[in-house]
Amino acid sequence: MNTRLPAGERREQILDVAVQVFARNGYHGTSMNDVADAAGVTKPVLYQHFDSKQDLYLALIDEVGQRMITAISKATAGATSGKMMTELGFQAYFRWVAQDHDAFLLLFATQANRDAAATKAIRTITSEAASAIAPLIAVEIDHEKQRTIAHGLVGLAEGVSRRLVERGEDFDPDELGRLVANLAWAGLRAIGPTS
Amino acid sequence: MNTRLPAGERREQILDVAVQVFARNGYHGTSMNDVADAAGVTKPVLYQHFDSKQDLYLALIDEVGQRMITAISKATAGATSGKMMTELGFQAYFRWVAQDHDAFLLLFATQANRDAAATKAIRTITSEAASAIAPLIAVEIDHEKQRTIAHGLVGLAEGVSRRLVERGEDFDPDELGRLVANLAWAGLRAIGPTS
DNA sequence: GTCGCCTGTTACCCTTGGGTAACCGTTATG
DNA sequence: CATAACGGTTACCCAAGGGTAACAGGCGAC
Repeated sequence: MNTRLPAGERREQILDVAVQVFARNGYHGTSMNDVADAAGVTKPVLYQHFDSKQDLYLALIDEVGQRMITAISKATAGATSGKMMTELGFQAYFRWVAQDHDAFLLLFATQANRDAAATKAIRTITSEAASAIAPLIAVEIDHEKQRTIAHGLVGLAEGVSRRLVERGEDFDPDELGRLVANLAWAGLRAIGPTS
Repeated sequence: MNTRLPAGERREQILDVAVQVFARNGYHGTSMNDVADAAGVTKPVLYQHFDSKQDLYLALIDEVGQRMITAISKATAGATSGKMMTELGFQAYFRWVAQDHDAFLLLFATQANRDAAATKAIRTITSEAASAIAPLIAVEIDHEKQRTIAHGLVGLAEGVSRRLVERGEDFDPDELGRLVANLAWAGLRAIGPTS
């Protein structure tokens, strides 16, 4: 039997546990009872901390997304060149994936979204990531196209990670980051003003 | 009121209509009644053609996925170089996206999957696409890494498309294909045997 | 000590929605 | 015309699951 917890800690614990459960079974595959069981409490306790299932889920996405963005921002803060920034950024991203498979799955594989609000929340995050990438792209290219390409690079990292996470493989995020950054950087240099 | 249709045609019509409905609202956001309404019939008619909701959904994924793979295969069949193949492939892909937003959304955005079977079905498709790409990658790189990169390129195309489709923009798939192919090709040439 | 707050629980409600049984009208065939 | 085959409908069953009302018990404040 679980000891009682003060509200704040209980809330944190629920969030921790919920990431795992949602990541493994998706939004619709996870019932509030599942989350409650995993947390070692009963359903009404969840509703003391979150208004609804969706509210809980959005809180998760937000927290996890912020962790990712923060990790990448910090890593790239000291970069002194575009290429360096690219490399540090990808490395930080893959490090985040390697450390927290569940978080990655929650954001990018558990596409049990399609709940309008959740979809929007995730789009906001990828969009933020794309915004960071866009400035690295040759300035001669028109702005819209820059952003499109930037979203493509987000997808690139996502595709790579999805495969690795699904296979449950261990991988070296720094090496992988260098590899992907090389690809991306060379690619970006190659696309000029005219298609 | 809808006229009666012979079984074969009704089945086709249901599939056509279901792609749209599922693409717009996701798996869990779509009830069998929704599909039936959209098709102008009642629920039991659906069950004359498909065993279950999941069965219908998997049939959709399969059909749509095959259309995509076929389009790309045909387009790249006549390529005489890796670079040409890359370009033709991406162009065919983006043409497919441009022509059939719903199909794209069904496969890649309606992540209302996480139903184990559906997830697997989609993974099969992306995997097939990756298999086609892998051989283009420098042979000196180890095989597993090749496949990982290939999945990354699938994600690249996916990320680009998702943004465009979500924004509801018209775009020129051939021009976009050239742009992305340039990026990818240059990137692939840049990654050598050593990270 | 006792009062009230705070963390929990039990037991329930009620909608949504997948799936089905039973029935009906139309059309083709002899 | 009888009748069988077929496409379709109405009306229902039932489980899953989000959400809640009402109650229980410990711990700090006074």
